[in-house]
Amino acid sequence: MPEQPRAARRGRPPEAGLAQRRRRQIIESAYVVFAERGYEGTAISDVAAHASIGQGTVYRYFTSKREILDHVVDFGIEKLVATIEPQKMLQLPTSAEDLMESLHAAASRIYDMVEGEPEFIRLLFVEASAIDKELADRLLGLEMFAAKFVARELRRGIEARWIRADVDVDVIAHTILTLVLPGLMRELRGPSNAEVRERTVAAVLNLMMKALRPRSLAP
Amino acid sequence: MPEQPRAARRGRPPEAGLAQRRRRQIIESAYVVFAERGYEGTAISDVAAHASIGQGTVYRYFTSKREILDHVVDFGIEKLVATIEPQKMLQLPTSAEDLMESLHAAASRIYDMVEGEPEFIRLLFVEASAIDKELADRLLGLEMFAAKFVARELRRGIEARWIRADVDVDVIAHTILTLVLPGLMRELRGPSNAEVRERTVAAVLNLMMKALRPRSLAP
Amino acid sequence: MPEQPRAARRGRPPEAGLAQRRRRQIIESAYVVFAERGYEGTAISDVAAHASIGQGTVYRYFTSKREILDHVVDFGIEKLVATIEPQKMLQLPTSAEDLMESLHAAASRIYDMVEGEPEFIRLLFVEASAIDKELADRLLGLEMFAAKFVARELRRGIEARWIRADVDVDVIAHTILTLVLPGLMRELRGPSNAEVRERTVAAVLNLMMKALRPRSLAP
Amino acid sequence: MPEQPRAARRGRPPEAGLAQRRRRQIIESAYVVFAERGYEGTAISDVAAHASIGQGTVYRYFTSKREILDHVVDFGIEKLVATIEPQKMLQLPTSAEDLMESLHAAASRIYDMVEGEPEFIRLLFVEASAIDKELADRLLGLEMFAAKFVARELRRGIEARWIRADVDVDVIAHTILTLVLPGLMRELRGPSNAEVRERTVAAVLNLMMKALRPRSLAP
DNA sequence: AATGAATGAGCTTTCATTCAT
DNA sequence: CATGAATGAAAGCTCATTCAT
Repeated sequence: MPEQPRAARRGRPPEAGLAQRRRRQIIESAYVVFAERGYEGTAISDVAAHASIGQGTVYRYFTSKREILDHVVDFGIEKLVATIEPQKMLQLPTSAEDLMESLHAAASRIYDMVEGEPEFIRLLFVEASAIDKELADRLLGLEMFAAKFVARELRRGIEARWIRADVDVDVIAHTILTLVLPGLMRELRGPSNAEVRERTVAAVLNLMMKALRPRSLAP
Repeated sequence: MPEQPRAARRGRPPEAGLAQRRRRQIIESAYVVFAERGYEGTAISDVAAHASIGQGTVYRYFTSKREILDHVVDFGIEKLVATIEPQKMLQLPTSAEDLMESLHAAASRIYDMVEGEPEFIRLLFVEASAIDKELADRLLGLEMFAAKFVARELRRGIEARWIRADVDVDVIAHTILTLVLPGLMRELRGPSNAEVRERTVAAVLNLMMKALRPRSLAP
Repeated sequence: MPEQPRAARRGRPPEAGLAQRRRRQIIESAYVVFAERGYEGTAISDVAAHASIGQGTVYRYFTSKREILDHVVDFGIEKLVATIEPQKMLQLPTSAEDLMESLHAAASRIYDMVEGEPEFIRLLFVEASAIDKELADRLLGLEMFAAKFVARELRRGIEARWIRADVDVDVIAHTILTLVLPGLMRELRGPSNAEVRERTVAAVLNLMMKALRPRSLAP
Repeated sequence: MPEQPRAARRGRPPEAGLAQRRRRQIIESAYVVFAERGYEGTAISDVAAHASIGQGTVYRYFTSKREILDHVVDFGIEKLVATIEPQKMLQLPTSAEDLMESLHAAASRIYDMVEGEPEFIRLLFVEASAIDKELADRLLGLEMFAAKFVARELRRGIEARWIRADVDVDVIAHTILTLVLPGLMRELRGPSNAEVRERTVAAVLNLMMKALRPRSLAP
């Protein structure tokens, strides 16, 4: 059935998807300038200028500056999740080495991203959290989700005997996720150093291996 | 002590330390209201009101709102350092157990403080960091200083053979310091739970022990 | 006089009255939303939405929001005049009773309308007048026109001796027209009360009768 | 007792009454510019400029533009009441002539004021009423209060037999108060005319006399 | 002819900072 | 020294109007 406009469709046809594109355009611009100058330090006019549109236009697509931040955070989370490529982790690890390798790969990808966009973490974890608790909670929620995932792997590892039985999986899952943080922080400070970075990841994962593997499996 | 009238002010200058006291008073008030409402959400008049002084007076002791934040951060760092009571750590540990005990005690003190002033971490690490990089760097500097301290202990431990020789002390020192973070984050979310908290600290330190102790010493 | 189409437009000219109909449609929508939310409180987009047309279309038929108000006022005046049904008054009264009866009937019709559309008076006399003097003057002009009409009747009444000779007809004509006002005002305040309303009209007209009729005719 | 400041009163003494003066100053400026350009047509900066103060200062004394309007209305009502000099009416009338004389005097004073400040009525009754019902109600309340006052006089007149017994005092009280309106309206249109004005008041009051006096007292 | 996307002027309101007293 | 009154720059947001399609 060809597009049969009902009742003499008059006037300029509303370009489908335009709203989606404009929203995206604004969110991306906001992402950039928020990261650069911070949320409070950014005026809507800055966002509009960066997107090369009028300030008024911004308000055609978002009802408030705050709403834009919400979407910027979602955008950031999407980006973060995409970076980690969780689907790559779906091949269940069958040994501590496997698990560590997965984590190593994920950590590397995160480092790569942060290297490319050093303001990313700042915007997402610092800036957004400073605005209000709801946003901070959203990020914590993300961490909790990931921790549950890791905890499940750990439990499987215990059952399969490639992880010590006395490990408090819930606590350690959170801990593992936090282990990249000190490296990330250092990354944020300035030009990163590939060697230091590799050493950091290696040392931390090595430590985890030592701690998690049952003695019987130790070399 | 009679109140020395102005005009023909002879003798001892009135209260050399008054300026210091005023500054302190303002910083403490700012600390409270910044923690409560955030830096951007706080007006200078709020600070002045909390300190029971006029707004103008604030500007006799600080040149800008921003400068006050600097001092609030310093104040917070002092508090944090005092909480950790580093002098208690000066008795050098002579075993992994010793070191872990020290860290356990420090972690407990930090948890206690956060429990008492949950907005503390938020102000120091989130709010302040969001304002500008220089403040974030100051906090990172604190961490680096502490990490150096821990690294030295680790190195001593290796020499004394109660820590494995293949530990990358610089990296692990940072890592150790970060290990309390996930617990702290959870703490910030709501009413803390003594049992969960103890379990977290125990699990993490246990993990460290396992990882750091040479095999020969393991039970 | 045929309408000469520019650019060889042959065949039936497309809807000569369409413009008229569109204008009418817009004015009626504007009348409704202006009455509901006030002139300043109404956006052109509200008018367009109520008329189920695009905002741009509004500007094909009117050059400005202000111009629409002009027409809304005219529309309101028309409605008011139609309500009063002046043609019914063309049967010249031949006694004070006649005149009063006419006025009574007119007053009743006005009350009925206000009861049905309580925002009517507000829009016409309050809202519009607040915008600019020219609009207020237009309403005053209406009143003056009506007053002239009433004055003529009064003069006829004096000649025919059913009205006192010493009545200042010009002044009293205006006065008569204003006499319904206090009732109308009360009507605007809330749910009207048929009994109060009837009493009001009766009292006022009774008073007029007493005042206008020559003593010789008084019972 | 000389001013004994408690506890070393320091700093510039807060000038007593300044707030009152500033508020008054702002209200009077607002009264002028609101009357001139209307409430919606006036920006706070206009009010501030007219009062020769900064915009920010306005907000030290009022929390919103709307609050200013409230006070302007109160100011207008005060002015109106002061104009009518109700205390002059406290000598109870003892005849219809007395009452009419009182009303005549009051009407004259109102006309005088309107002549001096033609925008007065517009601001108070048109502009303010257009903003919201609460303000309109405040004005209606004023009228109701005055009407009660007049009604009481009328009732006394009936008892004293200088007013007909069959007068519906409540209705007529409202009516009397409205009788000046048409004159006022005309007054608003342009340069007033003393002769027309006198004639208007005379005619209306004469009519009232005729209508209210019992036949037995008529000449 | 009709549309709705785009725009920027202009609004109210906040607040860091200055300064007369 | 201390004060709080004064200020104006700057922010978020609205909407009458324009114009490409």
